[in-house]
Amino acid sequence: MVRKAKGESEATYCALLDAAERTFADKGVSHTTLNDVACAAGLTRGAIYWHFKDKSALLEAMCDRVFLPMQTLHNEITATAGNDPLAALRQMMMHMLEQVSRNERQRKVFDIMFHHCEKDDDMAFFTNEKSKRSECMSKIQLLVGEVVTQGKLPAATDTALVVQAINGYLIGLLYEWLIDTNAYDLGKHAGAMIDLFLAGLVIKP
Amino acid sequence: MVRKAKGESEATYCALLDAAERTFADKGVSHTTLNDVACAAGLTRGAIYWHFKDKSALLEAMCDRVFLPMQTLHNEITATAGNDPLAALRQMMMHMLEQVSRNERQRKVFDIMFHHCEKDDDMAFFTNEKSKRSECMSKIQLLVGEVVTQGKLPAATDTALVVQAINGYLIGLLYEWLIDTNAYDLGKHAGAMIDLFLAGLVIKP
DNA sequence: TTATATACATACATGAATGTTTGTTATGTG
DNA sequence: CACATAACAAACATTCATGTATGTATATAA
Repeated sequence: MVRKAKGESEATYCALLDAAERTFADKGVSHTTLNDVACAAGLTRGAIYWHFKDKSALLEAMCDRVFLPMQTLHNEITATAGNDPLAALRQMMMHMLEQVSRNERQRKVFDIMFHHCEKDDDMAFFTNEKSKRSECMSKIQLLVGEVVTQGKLPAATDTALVVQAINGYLIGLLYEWLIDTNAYDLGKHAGAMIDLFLAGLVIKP
Repeated sequence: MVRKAKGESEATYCALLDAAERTFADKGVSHTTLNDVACAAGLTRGAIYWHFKDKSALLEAMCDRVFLPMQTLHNEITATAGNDPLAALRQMMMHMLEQVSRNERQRKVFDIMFHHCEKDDDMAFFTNEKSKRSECMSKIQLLVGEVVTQGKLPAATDTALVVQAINGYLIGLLYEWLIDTNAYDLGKHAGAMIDLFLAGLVIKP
């Protein structure tokens, strides 16, 4: 029962990625055997080695499936920011929190990246992700700069630091929420968490 | 040349922890052999198995060496908050950022926890850490509650959410900064990053 | 001074994951 | 209707980390 029909192989490719998500999230990347993944997909290691070079390539493909679409959508938002950069900024932040909290696939992959993998040399594609990320952050910095221009932020604002703050806040919220998704309803309070940050925590005198 | 004098064994114990910090931070926890750690300390695996049950116990001891003192110091700060809970809150946040950015040991261990280990079943002590952390967060929530009482935060403030925000912000800043410690000078801008958050990002109308 | 436990080093056995090779089968193609 | 190849499965050999067992020297207690 091998040599499936035309589209069949693509289906098993996806099945392997699905199985990888489940197994990696459950046992951690380095503690999961390729046999574990294959069994979770109802296949054998032969199938994995046919579609992927090794475990690292499997992980990369699994990440690409959720990060690349997310990347393009972020680009669309920044491109269509128009005359309200602050709204675009808020929209981006909302999108991050809501996607991860509502979409199971995104949640699992983020959970794997945060808590169930190690960013080491054999994971070479992390360097690639790093450059993508810094590219994204410089786009956000442009947005923040426009907000300053509009006078909604002090003229002396260090936009680079603000970007680090925004990024850190989002990453930290997701990182912590994924440790215990029952701690609070992130999907419900995403807007509140963002406004808490954007509007400022302490009442100004 | 075995059976060192009285204090000698304690010295090798520390040397093993030091070696573990370096090796784990460099190669990742699961990709480092106990032999790697032993060699980095100029010893053999026999020394490790004498002092620790296994790799997990070694990691736990390594974490305890930096987390337990940090824990007690946080307790002291909250205990002596007095009549200015907001200042105590700020002090705690500053302490987190400054310690990790300036102290090499703290930085390495945080880096290991964030980027070079997997929180899985064999790391049983993470569950322990989790309870410690939630205990710490409820103390912070009390602080925030006092700030609300003083009228420095809106009476309708959801203190639980604010605590999640504070915690997420700190964790995210450290998580991201440790990816590239050259991105900006965290030790220098720690105060600015915290005030950015506490005082609010956007100018109120 | 001798005995014993300490603080390791060394040697060994085991299991397990990996990469590769070979085998199998159905599916399009000519 | 061969037949070459895609899409896997199954078997194999190798490496490698772990845990344990044993060896050993020395400090300390008696």
